[in-house]
Amino acid sequence: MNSSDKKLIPYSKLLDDFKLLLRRNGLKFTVQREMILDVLYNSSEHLTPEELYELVKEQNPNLKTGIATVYRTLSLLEGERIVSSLSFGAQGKKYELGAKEHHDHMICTSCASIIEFVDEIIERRQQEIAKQFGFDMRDHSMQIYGICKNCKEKEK
Amino acid sequence: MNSSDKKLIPYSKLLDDFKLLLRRNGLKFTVQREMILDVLYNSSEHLTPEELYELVKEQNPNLKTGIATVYRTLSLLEGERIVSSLSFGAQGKKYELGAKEHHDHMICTSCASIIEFVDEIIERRQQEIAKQFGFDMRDHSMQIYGICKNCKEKEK
DNA sequence: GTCGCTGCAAAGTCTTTGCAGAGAG
DNA sequence: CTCTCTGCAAAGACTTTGCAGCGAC
Repeated sequence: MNSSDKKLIPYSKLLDDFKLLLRRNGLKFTVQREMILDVLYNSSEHLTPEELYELVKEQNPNLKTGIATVYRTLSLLEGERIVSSLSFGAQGKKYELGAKEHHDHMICTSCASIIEFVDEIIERRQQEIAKQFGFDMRDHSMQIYGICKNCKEKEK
Repeated sequence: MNSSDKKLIPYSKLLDDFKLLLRRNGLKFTVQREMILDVLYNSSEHLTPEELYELVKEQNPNLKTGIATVYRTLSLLEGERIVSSLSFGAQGKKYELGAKEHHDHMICTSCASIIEFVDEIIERRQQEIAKQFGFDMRDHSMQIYGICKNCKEKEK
């Protein structure tokens, strides 16, 4: 599993942050919410709500879980910037924990696979452009859309 | 309308290419297909299928047009690389002609103003990165979020 | 004339919502 | 106890598909 090489914070810290956030907003800490956070933390992939739902059920077969709760929790987490979402090709979104190192995305519009990358030249250039416009850059996102190697080969 | 300053090829050329392509594939050139291409050509925006459908109806109220045809035509055009699609936030896709100049966005989170820009260094670098991964880049989008010059000055 | 195209409506997907009971605080 | 959450099923939003008639070639 190569999921651990992207972790910036330990799970316990993430969990504490989440609990604090819930308390501050008069929301409740439930098993379902913990499971969803857990699965997100332990996955190196970008997950669709459906995939996340399956993983949660798999990891805890005793707990009844509805997909509606997954959607509701993702919505909550995204609003709090704990996860971020990407839209890809056909339909739907994929989610990932925001607590990872910054990276950009290359998205295959054919198979919806996602390649993460960071490029220093681009990162630096963005800063320069922002500066040029007197713009105070706080964040950015970049997606490259196209056809990945695998799909290109399949097409032939 | 500032849509015209982005055109890379004249409409007549685009239309001829489209007709040729149809003929080559044993497909037919219909009024609906022409209308859709026309609206796409004359819009500087990324359009949702729904928006495109509305514009087509508006521009040609006499012609009966179904949204299914819009979807089918977009699918065809995308398959032939004449239009490209982008998935945005919420849901659904937006389409635009591939024959336009590309630009990125700098978005002020304070006043929501948008600055468009193109940077050759970044554009080139993206191509290189895609190539590195054996990825066939079709499109990309980049957003820089932050505080624009005006808002920064106001804050003081 | 043939065979692809179109509009319509029905059927699919994916996501959200209403509700009554369960459970966290 | 109170008030939020949850699962379920129903409702929505967005796309695709089947079909019979229409129209490009």
